[in-house]
Amino acid sequence: MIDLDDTDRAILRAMAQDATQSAGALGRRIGLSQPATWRRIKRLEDAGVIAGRRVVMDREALGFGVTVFLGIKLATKGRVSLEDFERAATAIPEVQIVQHVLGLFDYRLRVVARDIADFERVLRRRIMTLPGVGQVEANVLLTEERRPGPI
Amino acid sequence: MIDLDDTDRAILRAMAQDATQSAGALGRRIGLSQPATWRRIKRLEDAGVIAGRRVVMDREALGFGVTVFLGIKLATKGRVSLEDFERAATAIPEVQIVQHVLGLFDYRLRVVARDIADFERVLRRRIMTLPGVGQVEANVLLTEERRPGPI
DNA sequence: CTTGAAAAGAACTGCCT
DNA sequence: AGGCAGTTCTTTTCAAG
Repeated sequence: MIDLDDTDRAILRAMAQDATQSAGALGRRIGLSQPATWRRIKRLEDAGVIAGRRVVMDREALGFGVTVFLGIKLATKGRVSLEDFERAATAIPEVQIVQHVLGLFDYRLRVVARDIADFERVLRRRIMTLPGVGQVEANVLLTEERRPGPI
Repeated sequence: MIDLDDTDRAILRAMAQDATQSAGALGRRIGLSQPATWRRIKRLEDAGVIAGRRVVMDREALGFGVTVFLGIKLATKGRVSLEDFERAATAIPEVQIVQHVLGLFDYRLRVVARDIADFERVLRRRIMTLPGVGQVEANVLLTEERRPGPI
């Protein structure tokens, strides 16, 4: 774990809004020169604080209008069945995120589909046939708001 | 909605893995020249398929080792209370994502905290005092795997 | 679509305060 | 730590096949 000063935090906050910005543009916003800003970004990357950059794709524009969150409780859970379940779940193309969690459920999946009919197909053919699935609970996404979070 | 050919899909898949790659590098991977690749990326951006680029921050490296998903059922839900809830929830620094969903719960929140003690503070002081909260269910994140999803 | 090239900008380096 | 100046590389745009 690295310790950051306020300047590092300002850089991270600015990057959280738009990761397209150049070191020079970021520096101008926080009152720092281009090389100084660049060196700080590099340091944050080397320290692993900045783990990478990801494209944000609009699933609606791609024709996937339905996003569903599934809470899954396994019927059988040894070490092997957890690995089997994860391997099978990550192999489903419609599954975007597989989260191993502690609580009422064992796994949480983020699933996208073209429409509700398409989702039902995925649910019946792909999800319900996963190794070890027990109880399944679903929540359909209406709107989503992302925030930078604490830095 | 735009229709994509296999080349567009190949570009999106490559970018989903690593958004740092230049148009030239992407082109080499899929057998296309730098200008041709660049034009396609530009087209995908203009069409809104590529909605932006986001930095991936390692919350562990930042000292936030605990991520919890909360399912929240509202006690009172008129149009006003939904807006009140959303406004208040997005104002909490520890809340990364606010999802309005349909199903057993009304909202799902992704919350990060330094440790379990810190999470309890957020839960008691911030979450339980949100306007209209009824039932709250929690799942602690153990591991998370992201996949490109269908393109 | 391609190749080639030019102009602009961003990334990176070394040196100095 | 920060700034300045310079070099190198990539991006971006163009022309021509």
